[in-house]
Amino acid sequence: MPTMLDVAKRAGVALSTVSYALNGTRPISEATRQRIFAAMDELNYRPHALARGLASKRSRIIALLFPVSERGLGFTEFEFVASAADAARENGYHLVLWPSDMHDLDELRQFTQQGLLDGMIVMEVRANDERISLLRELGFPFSMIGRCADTTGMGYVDINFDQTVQETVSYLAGLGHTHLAFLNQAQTLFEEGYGPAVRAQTRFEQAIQAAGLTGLTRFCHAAPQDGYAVFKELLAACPNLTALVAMNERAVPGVMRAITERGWCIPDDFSIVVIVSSVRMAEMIVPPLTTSDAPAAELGRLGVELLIQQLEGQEQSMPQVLVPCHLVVRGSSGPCRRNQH
Amino acid sequence: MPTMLDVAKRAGVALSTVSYALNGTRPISEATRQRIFAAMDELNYRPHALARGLASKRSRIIALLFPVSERGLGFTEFEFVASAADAARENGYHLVLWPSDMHDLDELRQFTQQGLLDGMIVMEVRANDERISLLRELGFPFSMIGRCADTTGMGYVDINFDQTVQETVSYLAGLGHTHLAFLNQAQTLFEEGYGPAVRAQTRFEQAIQAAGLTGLTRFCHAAPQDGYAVFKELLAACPNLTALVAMNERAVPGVMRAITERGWCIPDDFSIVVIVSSVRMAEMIVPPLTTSDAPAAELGRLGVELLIQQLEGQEQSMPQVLVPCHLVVRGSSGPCRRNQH
DNA sequence: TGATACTGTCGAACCGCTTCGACTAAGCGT
DNA sequence: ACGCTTAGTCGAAGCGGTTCGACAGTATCA
Repeated sequence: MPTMLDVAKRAGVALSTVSYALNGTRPISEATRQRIFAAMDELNYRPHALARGLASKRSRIIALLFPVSERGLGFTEFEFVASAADAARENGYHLVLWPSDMHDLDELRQFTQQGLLDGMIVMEVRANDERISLLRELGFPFSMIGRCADTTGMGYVDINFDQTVQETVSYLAGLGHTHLAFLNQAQTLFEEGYGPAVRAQTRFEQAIQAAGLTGLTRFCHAAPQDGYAVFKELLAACPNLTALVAMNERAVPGVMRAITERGWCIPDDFSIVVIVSSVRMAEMIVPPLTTSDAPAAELGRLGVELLIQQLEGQEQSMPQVLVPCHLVVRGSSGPCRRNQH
Repeated sequence: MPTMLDVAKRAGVALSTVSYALNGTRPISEATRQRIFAAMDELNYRPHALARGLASKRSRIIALLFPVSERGLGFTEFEFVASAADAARENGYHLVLWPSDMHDLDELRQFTQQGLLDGMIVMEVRANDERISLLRELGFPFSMIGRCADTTGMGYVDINFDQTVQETVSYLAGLGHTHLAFLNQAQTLFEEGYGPAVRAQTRFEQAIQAAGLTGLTRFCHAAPQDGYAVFKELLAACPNLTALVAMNERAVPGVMRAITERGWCIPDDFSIVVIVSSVRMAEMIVPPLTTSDAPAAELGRLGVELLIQQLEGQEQSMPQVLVPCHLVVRGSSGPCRRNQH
C-alpha cells in the first residue's frame, strides 16, 4: 500500500502539502493539486483510516448500541439497523454494531474510552436510562432512538406515539367501535419506563376518554401463547369488545387463534390494528393485518444523521424529532357487524 | 485520557515495558507487572484502539458485508447479523456493518484498502461471486456465509441443504404424501447461482427420484401475491398435490390463502413445510408452521470465528462447515386425509 | 517605497502505541 | 573463574497521517 509520502515524492511536494490537498485544509495552487491527485491515481493511493483517525482524533466510526432485548428484535429493529448502516456509509462513517446488556455500564464506559468511536447511537432507551446518564457524564457524543425522561440538550428521534395511537383510536371509533382494548407489551418493560409501552398506553387512555369510549388495557409478553391467554381474559372481562389495538406483534397470532376458536371472523366480528408494526409483519398473516407501520428506516437514518450533525456541526442545536407511524388499512379491521348481546 | 506514557511514569518504568506487560509480548517480572497494573487501575487507563491498530497493523475490526438483497432480509439474516456481532465482541473484535451493492467492486476494493479492517465476512455468496474473486486476488482475509463454486482454500459456513431437503422430503413421504411440490425463490436468484436456491432444488429432485415420488418445482418471488399465483398454477398442473416444501417464507401466506379459498384445511387437506425458516416466522402464522429452522445464530457465529481463526491462526487450515437445519413439526403438516380422486 | 497581508509550500512535532536491538545482571555448565 | 544463555528492562524508530509555525513570494495600500 502506498503512503502519503509516496504520493508526495511522486508529485514532487512535501508530505504535508499532500495532506492539505486531500483535506482542503489549506489553499493549494491548482497546478500542484493536479499533480498530487494524478500521483494518487497512479499509485492507487487510499488514506489509511487508522492513521488518519489517530492523528486527527476523529475516527469516523460510530457505534449502534443494540440491546439484547427481552422483547426480541423484530423487523422494525432490523430495518433501522440496516438503514442506520446505510446512512452512516453515505455520510462517510463506519457503523459498528455493539450488542450490549443494558445494564453493564462498565463495558459501556470502556467502549467509549477506547478512542475508537466518535460517538454512538443508543436504541431502546428507557425513561431513566443509566446508559444515557453515563454518556452524559462522560461527555461522550450520542444520539437516541427513543428518549429518556429528561431530554434537555440531547438529540433524539422517536416515534410519535401520540399521533399513532390517536389516529388508530379515531379510525376504529369512526368504524363504530365503542369498546376497545389496548394490548401493550410486557409489564416489566412498562415498569422499566420503556418509552413505547408508557407513551402509547397513556395516549390510549386519553384518546378513549376524549372520545367517550370504553377502553381496557393489558400487558402481554411477546409470545402467541400469552396473547391467547391475555385476550381470552380480556373478552371475559368485557364481552362487548369489538376491536383491539395491539402494540405487540408477536402476541397477535395468539389473539387471532382465540378469536377463531370463538367462531368469530376477522374483521366482521372483530377488528385488530397492530401499531408500531411493519408491512412485512402485516403480509405474513391471513388476513393481512391493518397496521400502523413504524417508520423504521427513517428512525435509523435520523438517528445517525443527528449524531453526525452533532459531531460535525458548528451550531449546538440538538434536534428532537418525532416521526409518525403510518396507518395502512388491510384485512383485519372494518366496521363491526357482530351482534352485540 | 491517560496514555501509556502516563502509566509508565507512574509505575516508574519505560513505556515499552508497559506495552510488554499489557500484551505479554516479553517476560516481565511479577513485581513490575503489579506496579504497572496498579498504575493502570489508578489512572483508569484504556489502550487506544486506533494507536494500537496503527502500530500493530491489526485493527481488530472486521466487517460484515451485507447486501441489499432483492429478497429482502428476514429474521434469519437478522439473527445472524446479531450473533455475528456477539461473536465478534466475545473475541475482542469490532464488527462493522457494511451494506453494499453486490456488484460495486470498486467500493469493495477501496473498503479493503483503507487499512481499517483485518478481514471480512461475506454473506449471500453466489456461485461465481465477483466479490470473492476480488478478495482472493487482493489477498484480503475473508470468510463466507454460504459458498461459491470453487471453494478450495477458503473458509466457509453454509447450511446443509442436502440434509435439510432430504429430511423434509423423507418426513413428508413418511406421512404418505406422494405428490410434492417445491417452492423455490425467485428465478433470477437461481440463475445468478444463489446457493440455497440451486442446492435445495437439486437435492429436492434427487430426493423425489430416490423415493419414487412425484415432484414439481416452481420459482416464486418473495411476496404473498406471487405465492398465491404460483401455487394456483401448481395445483392446476398437478391436482394430486398434497404437500409443499417451501423455501420462500414470504410467499407462504399467499399459498395459504389459495388453500383456504379452495376450501381446504391445513394440515388435513394439505401440508406445508417451510425450510430455512425460523421459529419466529413459524409462530407468526395460524396454524403454526412446520418449519426446518435455519441455524442462523450458528452461521453468524461460525462465520466470525472462522475469520478470526484465519486472522490469528498459525495453522493454515480453512474450515468448511455445513450446519443442518432443524425440522420442527407444528401445525401445518400431517398425514394427508383429503380424498384423492 | 516600505510596511502589511495573503497565498502556497515546507519541515518538524506529534497522535499513542508496537517492536526491534541493545544492555544489565543473574544463572549455568565446565 | 569464564564465557554463554536467559530474564527483565530501556530507548528509539517506526506506523501513516494532521497540524502548527515559519518562510518566500506576490499583491495591496498608504
